[in-house]
Amino acid sequence: MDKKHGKYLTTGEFAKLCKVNKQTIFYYDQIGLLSPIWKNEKGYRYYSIHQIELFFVIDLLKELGMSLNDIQQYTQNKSPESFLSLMHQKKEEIVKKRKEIEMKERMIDAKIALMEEASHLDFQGITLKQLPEATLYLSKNIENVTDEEFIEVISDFINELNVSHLDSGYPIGGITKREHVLKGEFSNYSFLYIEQPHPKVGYPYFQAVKGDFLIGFHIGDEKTIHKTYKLLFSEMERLNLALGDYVYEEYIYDTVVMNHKEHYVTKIMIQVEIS
Amino acid sequence: MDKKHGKYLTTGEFAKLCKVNKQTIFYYDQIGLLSPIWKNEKGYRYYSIHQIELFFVIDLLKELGMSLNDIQQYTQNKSPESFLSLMHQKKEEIVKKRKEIEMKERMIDAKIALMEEASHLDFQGITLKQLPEATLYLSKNIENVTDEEFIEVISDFINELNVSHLDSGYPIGGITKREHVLKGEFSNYSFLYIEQPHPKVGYPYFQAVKGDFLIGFHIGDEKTIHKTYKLLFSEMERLNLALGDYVYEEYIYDTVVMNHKEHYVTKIMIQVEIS
DNA sequence: CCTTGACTATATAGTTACTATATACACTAG
DNA sequence: CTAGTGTATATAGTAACTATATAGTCAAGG
Repeated sequence: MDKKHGKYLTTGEFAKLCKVNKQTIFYYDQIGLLSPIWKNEKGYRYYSIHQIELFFVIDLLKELGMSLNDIQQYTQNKSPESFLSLMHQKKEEIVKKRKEIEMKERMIDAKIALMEEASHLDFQGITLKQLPEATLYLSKNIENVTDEEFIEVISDFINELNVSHLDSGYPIGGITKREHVLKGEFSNYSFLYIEQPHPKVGYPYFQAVKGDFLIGFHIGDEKTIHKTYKLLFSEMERLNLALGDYVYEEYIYDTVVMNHKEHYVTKIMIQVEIS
Repeated sequence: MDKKHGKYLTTGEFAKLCKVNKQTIFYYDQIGLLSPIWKNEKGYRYYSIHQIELFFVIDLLKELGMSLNDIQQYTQNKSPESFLSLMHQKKEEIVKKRKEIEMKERMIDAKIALMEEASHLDFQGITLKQLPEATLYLSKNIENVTDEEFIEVISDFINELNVSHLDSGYPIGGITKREHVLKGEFSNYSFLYIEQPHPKVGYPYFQAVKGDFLIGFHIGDEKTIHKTYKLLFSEMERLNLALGDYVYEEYIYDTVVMNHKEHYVTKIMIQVEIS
């Protein structure tokens, strides 16, 4: 810039331009990460407007989890070549980061949808509904697995949701087979599942659900869920319904929105056959 | 989950599932942010798999800059209603964050493109080129402004780039008018500009550039740029070219990729008329 | 039954990247 | 010439981990 203009910026001006605390700029000078282009005899710092480019790069690298120390390691020995390879590497990282943010945005959307839906529900009522087709992402079978295997399956499931960006933000539910329900083993899940409102092709373990369901809600600790099942069974009898192949359970209100277990709400969807 | 299964997760297992250090889980319990569902008589912590949902929400809020203290404030008094309004608020924030990430991704792309282009350039050569139409986003005029006004214009310019997501990652250049160049006032910019490879409609200060340019490179401190201008002028004379309306200057290699001013490279594009 | 190794726990200290505070000097406008 | 705003350094504090030291727990193998 021309000399007649304020070619240089003071610490305060530079900080404002960078949208950070003035102390941060002092700190960066102190650790030698970003020092002013010159200091006058009084010790006043003066930055060139071009230095904001360097600040932007530092800010970018910081965003991608690089420590100030590592950033300095780079800036100590910079060159067009090393900068190019750094940018190539960071391109991959920022794509990953963007996908994570996108997933979290979807999670927020799903939570909003779920909460708004839930606010219109009558947890006391029992309803018979024909559910439309829905795609579920299923875990491996967890019927006859040891404790360690069980944990591994869950870990794998959640990991898979993460790396394949399948986590839709919808709650993780459990599927119980007819045979277990008949034995009174409620919530003895054979699979875990997560709903996929926008299914992706090419992933295994998907299953479309469709059919008639008797839907009720259990309020409180899962330990007392048999009481709600009893109610649902008597309703099934009254309506002349036969138990179908699977029962689906989903948390509506859980530890995320309620302080006490007594207020948790579980949605129970019993697949039925109308006779 | 069924009792026969490892219904509860130990701290290590839970930490692994959350992909964080075990110490972090201890810490969250310590500050009362996320405590295990029960502790045995030996003090061993046991987490329910449902608690991972809460961890995910904490992680989300943390990502959006909420302090653990503020998060705790919420979790202390959670309800479906407060959660819903929190999610509505955070939706706005994550959209903003996503746009920031997208902008930074574009910045990386631009830096990669620039560095790769630069690596094929001959900084010694002077070339006459017809440049295609390009859209530039211009700052306000900075010809006759005071120091404070100058800084304000730059701040406004950079701010505008940020809030309107116009920062393409391309370097900020300067435009000098013919009349100033003739007076030997090189780099006495009238405007700052940034190239917009994917121009958005509806923003002011855009100007399309097109025409014949004599392009040369200055290596070193801008203080000695007059020497390069001299060379360029003699080349203009040799080629029978008349000075056009504007001269554009852009940094190719600057403080971001070079340690010393002597290695900075400035691209000088002189608009010319072929006679 | 004992030992080994992998886990669990607490307590405490250290780290990173700020952020705030206290004190003093500098510059500018009225 | 003084008030107000800016600059500087030095130092202490903070948030959110992170590492280390020490000790108790537990299950499997010899």
